[in-house]
Amino acid sequence: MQRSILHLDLDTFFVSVERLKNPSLIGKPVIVGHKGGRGVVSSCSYEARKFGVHSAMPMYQALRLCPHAEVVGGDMDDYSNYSRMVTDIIADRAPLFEKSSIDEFYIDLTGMDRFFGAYDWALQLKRDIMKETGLPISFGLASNKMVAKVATGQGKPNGQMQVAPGEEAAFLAPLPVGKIPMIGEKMQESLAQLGINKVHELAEQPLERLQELFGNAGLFLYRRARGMDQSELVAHWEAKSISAERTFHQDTYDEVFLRRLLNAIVEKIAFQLRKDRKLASCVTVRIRYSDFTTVSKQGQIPYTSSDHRFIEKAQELFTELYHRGRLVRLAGVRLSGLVHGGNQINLFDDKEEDIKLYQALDSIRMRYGSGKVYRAAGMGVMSHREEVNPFQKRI
DNA sequence: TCTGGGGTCCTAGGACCC
DNA sequence: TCTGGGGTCCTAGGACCC
Repeated sequence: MQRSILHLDLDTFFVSVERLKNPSLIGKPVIVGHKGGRGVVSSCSYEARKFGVHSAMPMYQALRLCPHAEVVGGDMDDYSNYSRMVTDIIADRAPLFEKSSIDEFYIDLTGMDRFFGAYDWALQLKRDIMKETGLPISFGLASNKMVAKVATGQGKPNGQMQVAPGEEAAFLAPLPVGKIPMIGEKMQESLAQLGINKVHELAEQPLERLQELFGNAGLFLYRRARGMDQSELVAHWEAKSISAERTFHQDTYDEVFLRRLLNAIVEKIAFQLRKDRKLASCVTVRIRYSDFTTVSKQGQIPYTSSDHRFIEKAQELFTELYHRGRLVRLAGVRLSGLVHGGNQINLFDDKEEDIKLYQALDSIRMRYGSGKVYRAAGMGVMSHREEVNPFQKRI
């Protein structure tokens, strides 16, 4: 069966929202991200891209390229709200869609052509989204998700592109291999070593050679270069892990600070876990040293959502992981092995007073924000910026 | 003045079992 | 007397995405 897949992507989404809030930013080079220190660019306008700025670029570098750019800190709550507005419009019209990120959607329009015309339908949806939210959006229409997504990219900004069935390989052929989703920097480098830079050069490689060179990824490359992708839409997504991490403004040797920070991070993500009514059975602690080498250690515990069980494990893992005297630039924690647990705090040994304590603390967090309540072990670390010495600023 | 944060998925090696 | 061969699960690291 010939499928018809629509991909939509909000153009420079964060920048577009900032321009709705502050129209004086329209027409100017705009960068969303934190100025100074170790921040990177989260989103940038086309006016800034002209100077070579792109997302994930270190901020100092972006500002060297484009010193007159307007820098905005950004507000994820605003972005989530606008994302939801767009999602609601799509959900209203499409029976089957996938929200694949905060600013991207896939809609399955298979079977629509005969009655309506998928392209016209998509064009109308784009107009409606722009009219109702003020946000520019681009789309691609093709026989599968991958080609539709690449088509969206080629249609940007504020445009659209349709790839007719049978034309997939020809459409991709002249493009750089990096345009294909999941061919990132490393794979591009490996392919460039072989003299493969364009998709048609990749498509000329025999399957056997690609498999010899790249193992399982060889078949993936072979199929992608031909515009083949059978993947289905995923309408509902279930989180498999919850994590948080912090990069410090300055690297630190301070083990006491690091341990307190880990506790505060655990409290933050365990609260999220309980809000989702889930339990976790695996804790991972991550450290990045000043030379950027990154190490992690994970360990299993009985299913729980209680701070002190996670904290105990995280501290134990940190002890095994941390090399004294090495400068640390980042520390983080991840909870995984998630299952639904209702109101339980532990799967096996719930105590009435534990449940009551957590419910009381969590209700304060819900009302006043998650940064307001910390047990003594993490206090003063998350509520102030990382560069603040917790011993000077302790309440 | 080097390189964010929150995710997913894959791989290679070792443990363990039959 | 010189150690097979799966299968599965866990772990650590890394590529990739937005």
